[in-house]
Amino acid sequence: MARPREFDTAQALDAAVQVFREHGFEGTSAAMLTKRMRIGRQSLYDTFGDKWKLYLSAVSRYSTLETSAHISTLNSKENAFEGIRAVVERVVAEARMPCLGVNSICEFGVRQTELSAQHALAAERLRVPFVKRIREAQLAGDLTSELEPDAVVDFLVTTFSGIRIAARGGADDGKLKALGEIALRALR
Amino acid sequence: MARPREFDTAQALDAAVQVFREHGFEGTSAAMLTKRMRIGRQSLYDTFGDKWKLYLSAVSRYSTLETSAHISTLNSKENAFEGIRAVVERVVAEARMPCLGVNSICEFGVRQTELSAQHALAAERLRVPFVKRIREAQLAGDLTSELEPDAVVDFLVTTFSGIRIAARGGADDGKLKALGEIALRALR
DNA sequence: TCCTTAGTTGAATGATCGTTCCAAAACGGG
DNA sequence: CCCGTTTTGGAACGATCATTCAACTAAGGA
Repeated sequence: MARPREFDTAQALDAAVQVFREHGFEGTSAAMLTKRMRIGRQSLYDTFGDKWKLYLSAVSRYSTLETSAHISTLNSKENAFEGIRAVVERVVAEARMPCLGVNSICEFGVRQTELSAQHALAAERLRVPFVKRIREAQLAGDLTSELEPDAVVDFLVTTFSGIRIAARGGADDGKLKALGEIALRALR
Repeated sequence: MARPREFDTAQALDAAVQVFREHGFEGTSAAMLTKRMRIGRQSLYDTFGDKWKLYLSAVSRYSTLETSAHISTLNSKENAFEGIRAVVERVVAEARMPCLGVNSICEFGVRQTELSAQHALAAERLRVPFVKRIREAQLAGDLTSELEPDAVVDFLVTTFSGIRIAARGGADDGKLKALGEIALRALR
């Protein structure tokens, strides 16, 4: 068996994620993709099917990684509230890079079933550990007990979207930090 | 002077706004526009220049109308806090229709100067009356005085974006209402 | 009725798009 | 060195894109 240089599929997919984050699906051409992925045009089609399938793969990869990052940040602190704060701070810190989740929702709404399914999946995966830590923080008295944990998750996720839009619109870091703080304040 | 049926420019522009709200700039074709605007292709180019200029006109018109609607809702109540709540409720009620402001920011970020300029303009036009009413509500004790009015405006606008994204992603009305309430609660 | 003006529409332009076919190139194991 | 596998890139296809030209229709005022 002969094996010339095989390219790293995951690495190529990561590059595709970057392009889609920046330019969306419609704004991205096959040429832009092959250039950034550093693979030939034919390899792209052989490996990922077509542009739409590649987009779905990119969204899937992105939301898997992003969700995992959220969860591990959430659990990175002993104290539950501090874990939640750390997630907020992470979102603020990374807000300058466009979010593929927000972008894909903006671009397609609920028109593409496969896309919506992925969003729902990621949301659910996020919800479970978040609810857990929110309850914890409520018991510790760091979060108000007036709010349902589920509602708190929804509010946090919504705030994340808002912060990301603000960042994409050019808001400076100070403003983004302030937004995160007010959001946390809302839950006390 | 002879005058055959002239079409209503503002009405046509409103139709264009609708299409762009739903499909974005890249996702909208000239054919989609002429169909919904109910005008001939050539009339489109004669009247609005080209697709990009039409898009800018649409964004401009949308943000002017939307800003005005926000302001008049804000001032529709005697009580300042009730005015602010009314704005939140209006955003929630209309969130099912995509927001052209959010969409254009998502699609272009800060790459298009003319677009960013329009966003900045609308934001400033909104800020002034909002700050006024926020101060009023703070003096009345309905809003916390711990927060800078400017920060409160930023937070509200950010929350609006978040709610609109949530709605575009398929969140039901109950969830959207809850999000609005938590946001208001944050400011007490 | 005829002219002027406004709007429409078919045809064409040139660009770019996604995608496929295919031949050549690159490369590692025998 | 050659074989087999993987990747590449030119060429081409058909579709669609934004946009323009020019001939057409429609309608109100003279």
